[in-house]
Amino acid sequence: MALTRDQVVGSAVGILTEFGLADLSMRRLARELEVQVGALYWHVKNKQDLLVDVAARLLGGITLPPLAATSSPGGPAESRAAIIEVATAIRSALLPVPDSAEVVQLAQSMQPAALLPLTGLRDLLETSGIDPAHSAWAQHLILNHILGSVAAGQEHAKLAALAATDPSIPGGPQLGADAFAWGLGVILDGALPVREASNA
Amino acid sequence: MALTRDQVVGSAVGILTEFGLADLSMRRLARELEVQVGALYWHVKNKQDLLVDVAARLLGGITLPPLAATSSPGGPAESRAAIIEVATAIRSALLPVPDSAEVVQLAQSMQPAALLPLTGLRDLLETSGIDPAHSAWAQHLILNHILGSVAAGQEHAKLAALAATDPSIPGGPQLGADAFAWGLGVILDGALPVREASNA
DNA sequence: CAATAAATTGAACGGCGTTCAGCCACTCCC
DNA sequence: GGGAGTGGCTGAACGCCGTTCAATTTATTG
Repeated sequence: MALTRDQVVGSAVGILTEFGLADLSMRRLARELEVQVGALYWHVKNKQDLLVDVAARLLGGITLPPLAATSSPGGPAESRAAIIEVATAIRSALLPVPDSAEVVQLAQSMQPAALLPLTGLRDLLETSGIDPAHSAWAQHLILNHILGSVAAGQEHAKLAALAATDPSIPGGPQLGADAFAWGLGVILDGALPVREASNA
Repeated sequence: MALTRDQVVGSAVGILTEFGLADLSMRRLARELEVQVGALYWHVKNKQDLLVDVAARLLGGITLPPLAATSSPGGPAESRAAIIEVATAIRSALLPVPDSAEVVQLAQSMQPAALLPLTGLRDLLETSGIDPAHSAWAQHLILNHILGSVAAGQEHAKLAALAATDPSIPGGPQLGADAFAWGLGVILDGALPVREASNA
């Protein structure tokens, strides 16, 4: 049976998940698929092109909140909750895949439109009362926070794995879910319209 | 005359500045210094080790605000201004050097202590009234914003350079200094103690 | 079945980071 | 002066990498 692009992308995601980006080479990928290297280039323009698809698949399982219901379905509080939900879902999707932040960043810089959840995040921001001129800025701010947080968490995990065999290596404090939530809250507090006096 | 580590690092910074990270190979570096590749490994443990020094030199020219004067030299407003100053200085130092954000991120994850201005930023945060438990989180938040902003700006510049010769390529809006300042303000608004009613 | 198109092979090109035995130049001590 | 020791470098190799492409196989269609 002929190889498909989906199989190539799937295998790439598998290698990335199990061994990290350093081990995700075209040759290794070909070996995994029991195929010669050149065959991959029939399905994929080049490695970057492949990585864009990998990033898209990593984020593909994320379901965006409805958002429809005209333009403003609820108060600012609901917008805020929806944004937090999407951002947390993105983080959760990337956290178990080593070097996924790097891959997503590359994809985002090469083909921003290919990463649906990220444009969805921007739409959410735009319907949350933020100054439209700032929604793109806010999207980048949040995305940088997510990717930085994921990368830091994975770096910590890698060092901890090394420290398990080698009883030296300091290994600072974890930057976990609480740090992520705090940062996200800080951003939204500053970026969204003031949401006080909502209690009546 | 014998080669020095400083010369190696300096040449690496030069290649990075002029041609970007993709062209900064050990072989190219050796060519530039009129030396065989192996000679570099006498002065440098490996390439990552070299890049940590490159990052340190990129940030080396940044002068930190005094900060001394006991613990709190002024009101929160002054702390805020000092933080903005340092963050802006870091951004300005990195912006003209292609791929510098990547290099700094690598260095930060490998040897956080080697990047003085970044620890200085954290010190500034700690003396600005922020909850000490959050200062490290805030440092990361700001650093992610700086590096993400720098990377985005350079990506935009690269595309614009390509678009100059090729009259296609859309080339979205610039994410410039105003976006950076806005994001930084958002973070500080949310992270620092409330600073209202300071007008009397 | 023949012709056309899809898919893959096999091999090469030029590059990469890293290692290491051997060699040169220089200093220091007897 | 001569020998030992050493800091610094060369030359060459090892095993990877991404990418290209003519030739070839496999499948599809008329």
